[in-house]
Amino acid sequence: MVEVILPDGSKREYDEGATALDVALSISEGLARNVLAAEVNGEVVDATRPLPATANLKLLTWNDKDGKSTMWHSSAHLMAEAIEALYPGTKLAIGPSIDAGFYYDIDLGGHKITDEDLPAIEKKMKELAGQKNTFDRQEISKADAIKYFTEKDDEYKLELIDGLDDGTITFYTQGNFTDLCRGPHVPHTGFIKSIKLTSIAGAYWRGDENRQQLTRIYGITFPKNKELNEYLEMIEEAKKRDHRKLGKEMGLFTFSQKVGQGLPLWLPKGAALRERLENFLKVAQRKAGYEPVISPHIGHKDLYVTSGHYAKYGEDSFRPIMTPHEGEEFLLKPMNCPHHCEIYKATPKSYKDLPVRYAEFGTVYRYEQSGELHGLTRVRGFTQDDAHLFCTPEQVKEEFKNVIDLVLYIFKTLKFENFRAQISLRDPDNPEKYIGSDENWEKAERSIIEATEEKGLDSVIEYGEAAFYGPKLDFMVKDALNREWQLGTIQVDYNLPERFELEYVGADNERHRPVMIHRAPFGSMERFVAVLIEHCGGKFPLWLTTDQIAILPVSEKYNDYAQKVLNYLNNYDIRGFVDDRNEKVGKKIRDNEVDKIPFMLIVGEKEEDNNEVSVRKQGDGDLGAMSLEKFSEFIGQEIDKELN
RNA sequence: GCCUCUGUAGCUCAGCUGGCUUAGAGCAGCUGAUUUGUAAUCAGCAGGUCGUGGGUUCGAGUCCCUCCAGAGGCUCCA
Repeated sequence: MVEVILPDGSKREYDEGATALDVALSISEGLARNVLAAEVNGEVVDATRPLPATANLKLLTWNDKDGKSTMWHSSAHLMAEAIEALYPGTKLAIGPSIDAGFYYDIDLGGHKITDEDLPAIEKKMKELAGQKNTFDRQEISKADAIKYFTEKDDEYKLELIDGLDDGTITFYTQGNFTDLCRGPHVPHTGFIKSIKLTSIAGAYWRGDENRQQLTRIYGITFPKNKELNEYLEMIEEAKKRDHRKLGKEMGLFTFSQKVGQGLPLWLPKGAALRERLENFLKVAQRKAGYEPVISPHIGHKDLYVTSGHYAKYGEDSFRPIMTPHEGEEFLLKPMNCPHHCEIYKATPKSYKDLPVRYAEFGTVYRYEQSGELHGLTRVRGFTQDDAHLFCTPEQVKEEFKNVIDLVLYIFKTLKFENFRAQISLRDPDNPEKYIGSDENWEKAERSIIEATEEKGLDSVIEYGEAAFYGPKLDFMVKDALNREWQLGTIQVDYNLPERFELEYVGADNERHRPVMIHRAPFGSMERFVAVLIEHCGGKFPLWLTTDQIAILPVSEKYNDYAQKVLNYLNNYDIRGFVDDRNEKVGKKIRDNEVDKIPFMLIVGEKEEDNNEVSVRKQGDGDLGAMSLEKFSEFIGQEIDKELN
């Protein structure tokens, strides 16, 4: 007998050899049709596997994350089967499910494949799906597995098998296609109803750019066509929020081939927006005890030799700038911290001075591979909202916590609710990748973990993601297309104080080494603005947006009154302009609506006579007439709401 | 950097398999008319050596190659 315990705690008994699918069938036929996989005692397995004597069972459907990934993994196999049928001799590497869909990395030999070939593969997949072939699991010995793929002459699978232990290897077969696979899979290919192959890309075998480049085909599948259509619509919607598109439309920034790729040019409206963001942070930093400093855009090569960056990144940086006669080498600054270390050293420090907090919106230049550049999120010249805190080892945790507060304050004000905090620690298996003593690393890692815990911040720990000089805490936010970007970052550094021989005199009258904390709540202004644009779809908060109001005289007879209204509101720090174009009101409304102006104030005879404005709010339409006093009070309240 | 794709006026796009025109349209711009009441008033004008450089051809925006830039990935990210 098999005892099955369902998630609601109810118990059921089945005959020996019963499967999850049998359980589903005993509940309802409809459920059985939707079961993609099963979670048995915490492990995701095929719904067609016999259950153990006691099974805590959860039936997985499309509504479960693991159900979806099982479906997509099976889809990858289905695609592989189609490709093998269409392109005999294709070698297969790996084909996993991903966040949204799946891919398979393949080696087509000399054959080339393009977007135009995808419909044919889709068609073949649909044909094979229609055959409702079951996915059959087979345990196989390592020797037999090697034999099978040696005959197929597939060196990729052989390399994968090489890393597996005998006795743990399984094959899955559907139709005429067999693949090395851990599973699980959906019961049969007929579960895959709606198929879309989305793109082709190059991908290196095992992610190593020195190895074979494979062809990666991405796709996504759904149990119903309706869901595929919804997905495609969602992608279309997301594209409308893309900061590259909105940035161009709204006149925020641009790129020029002449200036150079990856070097953004901020247009007046974008610059105004950015300046407001910077001022917002400057105010918060002043309150938090930061002192502004300023450093130049280049620095002597020796500065970076001392910091260690030259040894690590020198080859992958912009080439040095030479003085014409002396041949001295200067580098475009790739980071601000070495300069700030020298600022620290400018005067002797006592423990009573610490912590010192140097802040600078510092523009840095990094050579990024051309294929990596992306709108404002990945550029070659960008401005960090940088600051470096120098403190005693005892102060690290407290300072770290204060920085977390600052980051959270910014995220809250800008309504970034869906962020992820990631603690990046050393890779314990590759200690040689890092500089600095074990003891310091341990101290730093402990401080970060404790500070994060004490702030009650929900975070994940990633090993091997630390910077080479210290562990860090990053705040990650997703863009419109669900790609994740790092915004805020806080990093502990025991290394630079050592290299720059930074000191302070302690209460014991001895010299001590301070600890340094690098931090940037926005990360970079460029990336932050990009993510902000996508986050709010170009409709910036009132306090931040460049033009809060547009005043629309109904005819040029009222231009003077409109100007009066603008002057009045300017006195209350309300920003905007008079739309005195020779156009009808309807046209002006439409244009300003398209430009995402939060408030339009329509003025004509009635308004002028009563010293009023007719208010139209973006998205909400006509709010009726208000006196000037009332409107300025109203908009002031709206702004206060946003900032508190 | 690598793989695949893309590149026509400021913007969005037409231009079929190379040949009738001096490469078209809408929006934006300029000029004029209109003096306008809650999402597009009308008319006219101007604007492009079709990303760049080569090649094939009697003839190329259209075919081929180089380079540049952009997109989606891979790798990387102090």
